[in-house]
Amino acid sequence: MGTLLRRTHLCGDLDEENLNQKVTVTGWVRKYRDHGGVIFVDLGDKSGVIQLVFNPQLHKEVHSRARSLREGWVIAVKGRVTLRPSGTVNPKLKTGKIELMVEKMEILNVSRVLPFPIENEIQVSEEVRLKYRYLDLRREKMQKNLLLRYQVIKLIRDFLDKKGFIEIETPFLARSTPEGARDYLVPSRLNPGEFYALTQSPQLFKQMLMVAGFDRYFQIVRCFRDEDLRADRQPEHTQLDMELSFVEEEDIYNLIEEMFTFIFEKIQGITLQTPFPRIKYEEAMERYGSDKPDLRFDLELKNITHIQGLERFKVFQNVIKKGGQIKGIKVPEGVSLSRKDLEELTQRVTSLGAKGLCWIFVQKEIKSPLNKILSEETIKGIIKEMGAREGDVLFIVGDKKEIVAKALGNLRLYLATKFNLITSGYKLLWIIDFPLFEYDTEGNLIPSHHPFTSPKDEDIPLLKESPEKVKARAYDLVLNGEEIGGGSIRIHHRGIQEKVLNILGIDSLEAREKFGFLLEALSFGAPPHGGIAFGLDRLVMLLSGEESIREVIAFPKTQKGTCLLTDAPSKVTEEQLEELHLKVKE
RNA sequence: GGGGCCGUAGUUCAGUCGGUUAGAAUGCCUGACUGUCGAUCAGGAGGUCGCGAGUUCGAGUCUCGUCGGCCCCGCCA
Repeated sequence: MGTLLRRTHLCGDLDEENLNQKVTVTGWVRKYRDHGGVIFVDLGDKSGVIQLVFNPQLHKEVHSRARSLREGWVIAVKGRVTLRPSGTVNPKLKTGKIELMVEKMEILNVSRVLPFPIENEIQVSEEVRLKYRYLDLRREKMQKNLLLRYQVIKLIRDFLDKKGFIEIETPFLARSTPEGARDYLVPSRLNPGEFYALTQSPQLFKQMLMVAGFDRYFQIVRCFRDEDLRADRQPEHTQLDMELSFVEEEDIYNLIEEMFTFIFEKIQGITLQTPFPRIKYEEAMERYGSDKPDLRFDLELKNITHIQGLERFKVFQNVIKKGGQIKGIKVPEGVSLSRKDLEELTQRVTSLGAKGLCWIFVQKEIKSPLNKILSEETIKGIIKEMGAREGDVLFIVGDKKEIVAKALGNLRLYLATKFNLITSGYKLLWIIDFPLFEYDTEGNLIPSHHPFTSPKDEDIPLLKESPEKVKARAYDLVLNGEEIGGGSIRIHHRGIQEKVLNILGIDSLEAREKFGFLLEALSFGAPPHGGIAFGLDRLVMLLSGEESIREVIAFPKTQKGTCLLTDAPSKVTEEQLEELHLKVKE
């Protein structure tokens, strides 16, 4: 069945220039208002909304058919564009000065009653939205988010193309490597008992491309990790992956700063200040309690461990003895905090591993649980060290360095939100000088970034005796407190790569088995190279002002990794399992 | 693996100390209405209180289990 009426315009594109023209538009009935005589229909497509008028005196037949229209129906209408009568202009609509007097109508499809209205501000659970994602995506807001996503990707491609990069696809079905996140495994029908892993990132492939001499590679690529989900983490996420040969850190910083300046200029009309600030990992942890600090507000952490008299508090005494830290954070004008607030804050830090939270209300009569324990002089010392004034509140945590950072870093973010301290705008910065290794919970040495990251030249002699002191040639890009990218200069000498794998407890035999192809490639004249990868979902989320990456992904997964629209994952048939040489354990 | 919040009409929610026939708003249906745009007015329909078990004379309400959604910790080279 062909469509009789062919579209000539998009609904939202019509304006006064089209006055008196006969036009045909198509779209969905967004709103239906029947006044007994005249009927108004708001017809919408991806471009916007136009008001249709069905007048029984002018076009009786089409008016009577219009009476059956309902929200969500799909129609094509032909009519004349007219000015709205004076006093009936709708300033809320882009097309609010005009309307379409309908002469012909074709009903292209009907619709069941919609589970929620197709509007920007809807009050509906995410569960329902995801179940009917195709309706959710019909909303202007979601259309805008996905359009923005496309525009960002397009800008990236344009920019990198001009800079001499080419986009090369790498396999999704790859070898499972031991390090890192859990793999999604894919059974191999042709190789019984063997599995592919969906790539967590094209890391090794892109290094191979550098060995191959492509020099400047990028890819907009899906990456898979079988780990638990968060508001900013999905099991499949999209990455802008890049790698360059014959470069050092400065080359990467310059290129990326230029790229972001370009993107922000085009998307937001903002000129970013370059170079972006660079903060050493150590310093970020010290000042913000985070390796991805949000610099849109201050609230810095201050170390007060050295203040005389703190040891009179047993808890602090213990902390000092064990080489821990006592640090504080100052909330300007915080004295309005209630007992209930304090309880909530305490609960926050204890859930992060701290044993407790102390506070000092700086006012005429100082209010603090430390009043009875510490001397007046010590408390004054703290207030002075923190630079607090009357009306401020200080929060203090004493514990192991990592716990203090985590507790106060979290408090910092929470308090900034609570006291509305977060300014609008975009704060980009580099975090540099990461340690090459760290210890996991079982005390094993693991790479902070990944095992192919190059140590700093001057630290190479330290690799053997004190690997924990070795700094990496790695860098992260942070935007408004969100890690949006990270990368490193890679190891391009086989010997050093073997040494690093060794330190990680992967002996030569195992290294050769699992990473033999990499080691071999490095031994065939691998050029010095490095790169970076960006979380595209997070970037677009921040650019669109959303608080979850699910708002910028067309078909996201729930927190349990399921798709409410298609009901994936699902059981498969015995035959399928049989063919794959698999048996499901009950 | 753990902590927190939540699940009642299509949707968003209320539901007192465990007590009669589970309510509201909105949406939906029918009718009226010629300038609305959150249309208005009148009438009406609509419920597996997520599911299962238990306590009780009696459970939306209490207990246990289970399923599902969201936030967080762990995890995320």
